[in-house]
Amino acid sequence: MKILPDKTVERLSQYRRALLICRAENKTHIFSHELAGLIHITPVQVRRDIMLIGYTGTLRKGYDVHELISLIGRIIDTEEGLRVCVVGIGDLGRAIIRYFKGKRTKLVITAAFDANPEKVKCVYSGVPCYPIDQLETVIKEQGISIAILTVPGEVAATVGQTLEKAGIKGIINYTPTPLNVSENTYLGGYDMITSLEKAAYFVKSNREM
Amino acid sequence: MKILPDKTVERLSQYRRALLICRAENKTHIFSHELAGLIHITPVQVRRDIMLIGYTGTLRKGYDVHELISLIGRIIDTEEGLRVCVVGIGDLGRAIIRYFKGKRTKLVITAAFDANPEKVKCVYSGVPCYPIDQLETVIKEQGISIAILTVPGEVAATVGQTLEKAGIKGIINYTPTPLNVSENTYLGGYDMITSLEKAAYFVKSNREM
DNA sequence: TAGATTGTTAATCGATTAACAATC
DNA sequence: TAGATTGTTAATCGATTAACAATC
Repeated sequence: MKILPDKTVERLSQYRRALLICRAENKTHIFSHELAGLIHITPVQVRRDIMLIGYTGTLRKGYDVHELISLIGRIIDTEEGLRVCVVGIGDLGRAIIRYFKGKRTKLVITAAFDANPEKVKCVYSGVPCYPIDQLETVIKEQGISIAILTVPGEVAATVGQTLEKAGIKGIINYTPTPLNVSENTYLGGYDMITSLEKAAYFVKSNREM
Repeated sequence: MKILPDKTVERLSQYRRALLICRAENKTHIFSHELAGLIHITPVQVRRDIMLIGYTGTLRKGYDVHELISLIGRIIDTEEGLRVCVVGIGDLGRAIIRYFKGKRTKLVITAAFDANPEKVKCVYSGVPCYPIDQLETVIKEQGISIAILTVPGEVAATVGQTLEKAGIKGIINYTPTPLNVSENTYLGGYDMITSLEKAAYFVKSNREM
């Protein structure tokens, strides 16, 4: 399939989450305006996204919840699943591991890394922690393709380089340091200070109006 | 000043961070291509953003680091500063409080909230934790205008409502639940599962190419 | 049938990039 | 001067929204 727009992919993830809840409530069909309402966007946008992934609903009943869930799965997930690691076990790293625990079967955190030898002995929510100098070995051995970066900002750039060298294909960067990755490595994530400063700007502007 | 584009505000925050580092290194002037290089965007984009905020550099020396820092400050920050609270003291909430500690003088976390009575007695990195049913009182007393939401997904919608009622003007939502807020409340934040699934999609598509 | 809904094209809006005059 | 740089307009690209035909 042709590559989907960035924003559409984001919404597909949100659609699926909403649809999974619908399914748990034994809802079999859903209209575009219902799905739109659940995530607070417009029905047209839902229909256009669904058009882009080549699915069609029915005029009377809308979209089949099961079918849509499994189609989105075929688009986002791989059959064998992808493995993920968390680099840097501070509060944030731990939060992510715990939050993710058992959430998605096709996207599993299998390893954590930290420089602190104390932490290396531990297992966090079922995920073993390795010393950071074994990054390359463990990533290759386990076939990990995505890394979540939560190390201190000062070492982020260096670790980013190592991750690419180890064969990582996507990095979610939660550090404040901008990473320099090659063309075909996906780069995501948001820095919290920027998020907050953006909020501050809009709160300020709104107040002045 | 006319309202700035969303993306420009985001970049201003990043420019400032980069410029603060430059200042610490006693750099007094910077060219657009240098600043661009630091955050991996194009020089044109830097110049256009700077044009939008009405600053002008000099042909020979580029932009004055001090001046640019202070101008960005006047745009993003308010003179008296804004107060921020964190709602939900799990690993993530604690990570945010600690990470933020002392980072910005005009944007300070002054209160935390949690439903768990155990946590309510505690102080996290200098931030006192209040019971969640005192949300409205404390927010009004302290004049808090921004909330960072890290509660469990199931209660996010309800807490979101309460926050608006308490007079919060901006919410950074780190829960997976889409919030329904009124027109003039700023809404930001990203869900980690969506971020990761987006990465998964692009890693997958890339691999197939 | 009338009303509600989907699917899709065209129009609009917003953000980035190309191009280039002006200047030191 | 020649080369490097800024500031800015116009063109392009990408995403959202409006409009509407088709259908049950």
